[in-house]
Amino acid sequence: MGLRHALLGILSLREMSGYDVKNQFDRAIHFVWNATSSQIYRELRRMEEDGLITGTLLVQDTKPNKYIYNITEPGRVELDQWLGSPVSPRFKKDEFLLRLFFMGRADKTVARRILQARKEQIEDLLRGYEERARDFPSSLRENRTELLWWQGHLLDLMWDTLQVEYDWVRKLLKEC
Amino acid sequence: MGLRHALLGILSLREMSGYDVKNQFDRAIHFVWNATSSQIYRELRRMEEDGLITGTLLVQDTKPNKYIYNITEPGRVELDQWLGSPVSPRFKKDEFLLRLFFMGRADKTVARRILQARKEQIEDLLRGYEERARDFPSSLRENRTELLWWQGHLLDLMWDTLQVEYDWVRKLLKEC
DNA sequence: CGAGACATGTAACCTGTTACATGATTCC
DNA sequence: GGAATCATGTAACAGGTTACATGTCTCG
Repeated sequence: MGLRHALLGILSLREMSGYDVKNQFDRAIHFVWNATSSQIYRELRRMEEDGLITGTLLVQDTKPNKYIYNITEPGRVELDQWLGSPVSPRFKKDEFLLRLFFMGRADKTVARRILQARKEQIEDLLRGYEERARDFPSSLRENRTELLWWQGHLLDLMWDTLQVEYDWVRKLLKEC
Repeated sequence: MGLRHALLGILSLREMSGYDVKNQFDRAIHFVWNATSSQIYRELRRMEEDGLITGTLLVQDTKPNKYIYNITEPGRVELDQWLGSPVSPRFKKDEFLLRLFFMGRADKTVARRILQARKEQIEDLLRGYEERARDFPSSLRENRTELLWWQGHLLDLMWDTLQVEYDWVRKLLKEC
């Protein structure tokens, strides 16, 4: 249950509407998890049913009303339990690598086009990380320093991993 | 449509039953894609309906009968078209990193336990890659050399990526 | 005789994607 | 007036997981 726990994690920082949650995903968490609005609204309703969160309608006259969710005590318990539970090692699914697995069928111009596209994609992603690293401490101000510590290291790992793939793609582009 | 194209790729190597396909996934492709048996059988039936593959019953007296699938010409066309099509950049979902994102909530013993477990998991995975690299050329003998070339480089990338994560985990274990 | 590989599936459910619908307010 | 942002959703479908069911043959 990845999404549910991601939502608990976000709502443990502060109360939020479904819309706010979606923004948090897009801005801060997107490089480890994300979800569409419809999925988020659906899951929040289920979590309220299950008593992990409570919702209250906030009437606003200047903006549209929102439905604000708060994490409950059972929600916090569930979150902390999940944090300490073993990570089940699911296999990977990577569309790009799957293509390369069978790329021997295609001719070189096709292969080069795919690699080139991936190279540019990685450049975009690296730029995104740079940006994120720049305004990093200000972005989720509610975070306690321990959260920031972990998130900073996480960003380092993502960066290094992408760099490895970037070098690899460039090497292949030269070789083929 | 990741699974469908993975299946086409596998069946382009040689004809196979659903059971054989599952074994190919588990043995050779699992580090870029995988699926459960029920998913595979379901998708193969749909692909036959769509004319991408044809199935014939092979009656065996020594073993249970099997239903053998062959890729069709439209199937090959679909496969080659997919190989050259742009890869849509889906966001990542990584349960381990998601846990770390909120790990600041937990105390150090919990964090260390999670990191330690991941370290051991990576050691397992690295051993798996070593094994795979060892019997690599013999494992999918039907492969043409171009396929082997790509798959070898793929393995290199997976290896390097895991190594980066491994070093990172060990560094964190020292620091926290 | 029992364990394990061979071989194929069904049912129920959960997760994720896409397209669409609605309506307010704010800023140019 | 029109686009962008705020805010919430529904419907339909595709993809993925888990548990279970069924029956064979082979090997020790």
